[in-house]
Amino acid sequence: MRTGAKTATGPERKRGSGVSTVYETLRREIIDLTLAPGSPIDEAHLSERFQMSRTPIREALVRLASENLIVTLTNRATVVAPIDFLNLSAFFDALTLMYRVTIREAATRRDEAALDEIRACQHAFARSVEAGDAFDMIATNRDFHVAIARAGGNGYYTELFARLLDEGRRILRLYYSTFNDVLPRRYVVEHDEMIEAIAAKDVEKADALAIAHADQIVRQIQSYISADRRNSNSLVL
Amino acid sequence: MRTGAKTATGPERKRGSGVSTVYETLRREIIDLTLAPGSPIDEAHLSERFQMSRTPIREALVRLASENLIVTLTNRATVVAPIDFLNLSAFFDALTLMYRVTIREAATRRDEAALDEIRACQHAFARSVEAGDAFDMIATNRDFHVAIARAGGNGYYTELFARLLDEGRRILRLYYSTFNDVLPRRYVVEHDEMIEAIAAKDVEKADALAIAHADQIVRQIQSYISADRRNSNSLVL
DNA sequence: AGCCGACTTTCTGTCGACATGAAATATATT
DNA sequence: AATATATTTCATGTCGACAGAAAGTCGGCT
Repeated sequence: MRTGAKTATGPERKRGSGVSTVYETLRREIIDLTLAPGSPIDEAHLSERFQMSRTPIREALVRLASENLIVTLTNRATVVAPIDFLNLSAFFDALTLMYRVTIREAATRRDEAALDEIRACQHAFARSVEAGDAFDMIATNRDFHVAIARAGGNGYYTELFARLLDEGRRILRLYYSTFNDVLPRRYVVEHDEMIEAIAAKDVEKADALAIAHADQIVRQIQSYISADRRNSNSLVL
Repeated sequence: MRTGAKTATGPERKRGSGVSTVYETLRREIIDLTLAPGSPIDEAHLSERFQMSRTPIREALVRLASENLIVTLTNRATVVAPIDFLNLSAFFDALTLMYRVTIREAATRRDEAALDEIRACQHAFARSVEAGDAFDMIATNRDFHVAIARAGGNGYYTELFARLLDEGRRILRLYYSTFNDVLPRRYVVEHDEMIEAIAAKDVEKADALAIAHADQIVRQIQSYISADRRNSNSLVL
C-alpha cells in the first residue's frame, strides 16, 4: 500500500533538477557580482531560499568549488571566490593565448552553421552596445567569443576559455560604471573583422586580430584598475 | 589495498576527510585504469567499501564529474568516463600547446627551487625507466611535466595541463604492454635537454624541444592505436 | 506463441536529524 | 586591565531513511 498522500505542500519540483537549478543560479549571481567576492555562502540560507534540503545545495557548492567560483574553508565558512588582483598577469596571459588559439582553430575548421552562430552572437552584442547596456554587453561579448571557440571544435580550449571569460566578466563588472562608449564600438568593429577573417579561413589575419583584441581588453582592464584607488588598499577582495 | 584496520565501532575518521579520501582514491583508480572506462559506479558499493554514508561519496562523485573523469546519466547510472578516440586530435592539439606554453613560461620565470623540483621529478622518472616499470614511468613522466608547468607559475595552464596529462595516462595505460624500452630512454634524454634549456632560460630552445617531445608522444600513441585492432570495433570505450 | 502492460527491483535524488569542530562569548586568573 | 581558559553558539560534515524513476520481470491479452 502506498503512503503517497503527498500532503498539502507538494514538492512541486522535478526530480533531478535541484542541483542544477542551484548551481546555475549561483553561478550566474557570482559572475554577475550579485554575490560579491568574499561574501559568505550559508547553506541554511540557501536551503530556505531554494526551498530544498541542504544536500542538493551542498552538491551544487561542490561543483562551484571545483570551478574555483567559491572557496570553502574546511569545517568553517565557504565564500565567493575573491578576485585575485595579484595574479592578473597569469590571467591576461592565459586569456590572450586562448583568444588566439580558439580563433585560429575556428578559422581552420569553421562550418556554415558555426559561422551563423557567431554572427548571431555578434548581433546580440551590437544590439546591447547600441542600447548602452553595459551588463548585457559584457555577457554577449563573452558569448561571442565562446561561439568562436565552439566553432574550433576543441572542447579543452572551449572549457578553459569560457572559464577565463567568466572570470573576466567579474572583473569588468567591478568597473562597469566607468565604461565609456568609445571602446565598445571599437569592439564591434573588431568583432566584425574577426568574423570576416574566420569566414575567409585566413588564420594569420584572425590571429593578428585576436592579439590586438586581447591587447585592447587587457589594457582596458589595467587602466580601470590603475585608475581605481581601491586596489592600493586591499589587493585581494 | 590499504588501511581499513579501523573496523569495529569507532568512527575513527577525521571529520572533513571523507570526501577527499574517496575523491583521491577513485581519481587514482580511474587514471590507473583500475576502474575501466565505462564501468559503472555504484554508490551503495562505495558506501560499503569506504565505510561511510552515501553523502560524502556523492560529493566526491560530483567533483569527479566536474573534471570529466566520470559521466552521470541523470536518475540512472554513473560510469567511468570513456576514452574518446574520436576526439583524439583535439586532445593532441591541446596537449602539444600546453607542452609548449608551460615550458616557455618555465624557461622565463623559473627559480632555483622550481628547478630542483623539476630535477627531482626527472630523477624519479629516470629511475622507473631503469627499473622498466612502465606504470611508474607513466606516472613520474606526468609529474615531471606538471613540475615544469608549476615553475611557470600560471595556474590556469597548470590545471589544464595536469588534466590533459592524466587523460594521456589513461590512454597510455591501455597500451602499456606494448611499451618497448627504446622510447623511454629517448624520453630521459629529451627531459634532460629540457631542463638544460629551462635552466639557461633559452625559451626558443625549450619550445623546440617541447614540440619535438610532444610529437614523439603523439606519434607513439597513434602508432599504438593504429597497431591495435580493438579500435576498429568499438571506437568509444 | 508473441506483444503489451502492471509489478518488482534497484538504483539515484532528496530529506530531516545528529555529531563535530571552530569561532565567538563569557569567565577566571595574574 | 589584559591574557588565558572554559563555555556557548552555530555552520558544517555525516548519517540513515524515504521517495521517485528507469530497467528488468512476470503475467495477461489478442
